Amino acid sequence: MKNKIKELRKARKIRQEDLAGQLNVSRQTINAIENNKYNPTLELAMKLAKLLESTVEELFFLEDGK
Amino acid sequence: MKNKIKELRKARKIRQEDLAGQLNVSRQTINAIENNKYNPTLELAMKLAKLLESTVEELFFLEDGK
DNA sequence: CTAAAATGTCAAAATCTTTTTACATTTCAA
DNA sequence: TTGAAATGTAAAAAGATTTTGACATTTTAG
Repeated sequence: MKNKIKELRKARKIRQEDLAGQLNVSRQTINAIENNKYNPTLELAMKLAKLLESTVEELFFLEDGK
Repeated sequence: MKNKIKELRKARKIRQEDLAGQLNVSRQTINAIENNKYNPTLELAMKLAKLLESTVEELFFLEDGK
């Protein structure tokens, strides 16, 4: 499971801390997700996609045939 | 957070047990998600969408402005 | 209607995500 | 190059999801 969060976040010049703030989660959560430490919950993923004006399918993708 | 899993699953005449089997999760997990007991992990949500030939955004939706 | 199949539900345990606090490393502007 | 800001990381605790096993209720086929 990988994602393009860092990419889209930087394109918009937002800090991890600000993203976290807008989503009411901790900065560490954003950081961990960006660095593929674990699978976020669906709600957080959807809010992230919405904030970054993207879709879940575009922002996150399963590797190979999973 | 609501979803259309039961709807799409029935349209395909699949049982909860079979959906669970194909996703390697328990039947109770499928049942609980169908009945909005909690937010699934993103990976499970994406696999569900894929299996039901849908997208996460189409299968799941946040209420109001969340 | 009746039996079997499918679904709903519960509770305890296991597993995983998220928070918090704290510090190390990297990046970037001055 | 130096210092400040941003990011990376770690570990313990809290909170949420998932599993397991068991049983109740609903649905469906015969």
